[in-house]
Amino acid sequence: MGGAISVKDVAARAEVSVGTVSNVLNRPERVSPETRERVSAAIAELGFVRNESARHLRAGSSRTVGLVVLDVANPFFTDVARGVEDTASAAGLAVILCNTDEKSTKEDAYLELLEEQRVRGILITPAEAISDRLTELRRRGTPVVLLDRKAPGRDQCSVSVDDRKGGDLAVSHLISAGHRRIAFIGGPLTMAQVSDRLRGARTAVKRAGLPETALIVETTVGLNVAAGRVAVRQLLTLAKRKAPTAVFCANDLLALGALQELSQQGFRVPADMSIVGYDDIDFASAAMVPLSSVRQPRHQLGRTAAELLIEEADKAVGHRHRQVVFEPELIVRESSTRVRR
Amino acid sequence: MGGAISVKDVAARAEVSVGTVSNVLNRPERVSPETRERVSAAIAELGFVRNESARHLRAGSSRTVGLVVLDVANPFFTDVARGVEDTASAAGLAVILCNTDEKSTKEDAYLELLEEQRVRGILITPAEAISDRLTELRRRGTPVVLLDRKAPGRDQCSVSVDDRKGGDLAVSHLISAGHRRIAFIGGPLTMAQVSDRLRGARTAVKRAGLPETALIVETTVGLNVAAGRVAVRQLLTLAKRKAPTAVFCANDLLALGALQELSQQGFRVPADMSIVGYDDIDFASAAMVPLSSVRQPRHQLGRTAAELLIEEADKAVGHRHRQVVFEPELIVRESSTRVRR
DNA sequence: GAGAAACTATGAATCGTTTCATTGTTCGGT
DNA sequence: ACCGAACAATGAAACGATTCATAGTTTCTC
Repeated sequence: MGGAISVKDVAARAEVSVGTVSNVLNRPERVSPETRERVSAAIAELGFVRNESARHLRAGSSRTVGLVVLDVANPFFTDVARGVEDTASAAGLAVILCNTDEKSTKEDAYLELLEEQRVRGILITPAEAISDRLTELRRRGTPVVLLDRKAPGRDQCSVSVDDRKGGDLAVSHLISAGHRRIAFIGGPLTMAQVSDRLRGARTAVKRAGLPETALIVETTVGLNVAAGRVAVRQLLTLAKRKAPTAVFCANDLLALGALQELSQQGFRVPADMSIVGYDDIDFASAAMVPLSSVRQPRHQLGRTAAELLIEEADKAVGHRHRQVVFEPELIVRESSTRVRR
Repeated sequence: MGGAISVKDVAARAEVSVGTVSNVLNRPERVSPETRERVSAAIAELGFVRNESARHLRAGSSRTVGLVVLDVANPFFTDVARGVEDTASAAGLAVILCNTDEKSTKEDAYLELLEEQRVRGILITPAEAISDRLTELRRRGTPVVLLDRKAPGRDQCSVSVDDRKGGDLAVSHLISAGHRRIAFIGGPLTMAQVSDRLRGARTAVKRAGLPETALIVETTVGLNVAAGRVAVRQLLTLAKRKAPTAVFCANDLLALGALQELSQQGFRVPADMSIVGYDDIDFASAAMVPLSSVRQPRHQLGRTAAELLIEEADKAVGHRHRQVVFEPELIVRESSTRVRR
């Protein structure tokens, strides 16, 4: 990068001042057509490319936003990310996508990096609780919108889906299909999404007048396919009369893992075990047994979150924080259809 | 962002010069323990966070790399991205993930953005041909490593998988299972991955002594699930005696789409139609009918590419460009097992 | 106890761009 | 022919961190 071209070089070549070059770049109408032409030619000939760091340093605000998610390999998040990207790029903003693997240490490192970059704002699905770093960062002035997680108070924007309702929908459906022992697979419970879905499941059990023990909670250490397989292996160690006849998984990756493990061990779905997942990712309908799942408006989640962030970043004063909550929808497929047993 | 804290504020608070603050940050051993302590305290009290743009402007090189892929929603690329991220973050670099949707215009816009950011380097899976912008950008000094695409010459790093071999493996397998009319689904053919896989397929057909017409080429406009469904609908319009008995898809998303469409129209896989996909994404084995697929070392592809990029960026002189080519591996599952017909 | 060596801290210059007060020009109106 | 307005272009200051030559102290050695 020894000979990077700067405005100074362009100015020299076009025989104008650097201020004029900047004007051509930013307010071309203030420059006479003749000069503008000459400067443009110099830019093209030299292959000049603006240095965003310098612009940013002067301007004080950058053209990027940070998107911090739990797992980019989860299609739920890539769909959300596309929504974010659509909105952001329409506003001329770039997105830095960060992956925490549900680990606070990685989250922390990325938040530091994003703050050093002075990003315009951050969209984040926090791993576990909301960290001190996030609180501090917000206090210092970086706009933050919570994604797929409801803000605890009214002083912050968030975009989420009603997870309790979703859990309720899923388990009510299983109960009305005749199931009386239902497993909940998901974890860690420190994640609001997981605990809310579980809470919704409990509500459904209670409403149906079933004992609390009707819900068997199998906590996992992750929200991926591998964790789903492990969880099912655990459940299969239960005595027959205690074993569940259906499982509700906190997301579709877990559900796909559960499905794989069950098939491999010779169990039929839904005959021997019904499954309901969560997110309704595209692969859910294409699974070995098409998965019932609780659908979330993924793309819109991302779009709305980005819109809120941009609004907050643009008018620091006079911005009213909002907590948007979308409604989930149960999609019933073969994995949970009633079977004569 | 009115009251952002700068080194100046820290210096004032700790009653030292700005140079000393900088030394505490970058070469703490040169500062006496006492002063260091005082400065650190001031940093903590004021909540000072370095401004990366300013550092970068002075230093001349940034701490980010760009990763430009065709589709973040494709698990192949998210797995590659994780590989890239692992290596990059170990080297203290952040990754900006950009999504082109296979469109040159989006690719162009992102390349401009990345160059303005003065990224340390770029990893890219080009949409279609290698654009002028990419060539120029490289000429101006930004290191570029081609990802999942072999460099045309020896003057550039690339990491790819032998796609011709992969296509050959897939179709040879189908031929030896008795198929005599095989469809190839994929597109656009301007993409090297697609055309190479097709070329490999042709090689297999020729080697088996079959006529060229044994391969029915169905070009798609994308490499996603929807395109796979459309392609199958096209194929099903063929007269029975011309219709294929197997399809080889240029990636697994197409294959999943094909599988969905076939099932929906009442065809059985593999009895009525065999399928082989490409990439062996995790969902391939969990599909309605477990998919045969050509596996690529996705994670390693990303890791290796990032390593090459870092090497090239670190020693601009004395760097030897390398073209790494991995071997694909055929994984046979139910979707292409031989069936008595 | 003098001088050298080692250690600390300083502050001005620098990176590339934007901004804005200022200067220089042209032109229309009276 | 003069004035003021409108228009063009200028160049220095500013953004925040880093660097480096230099100045100021302390410590060590003979």
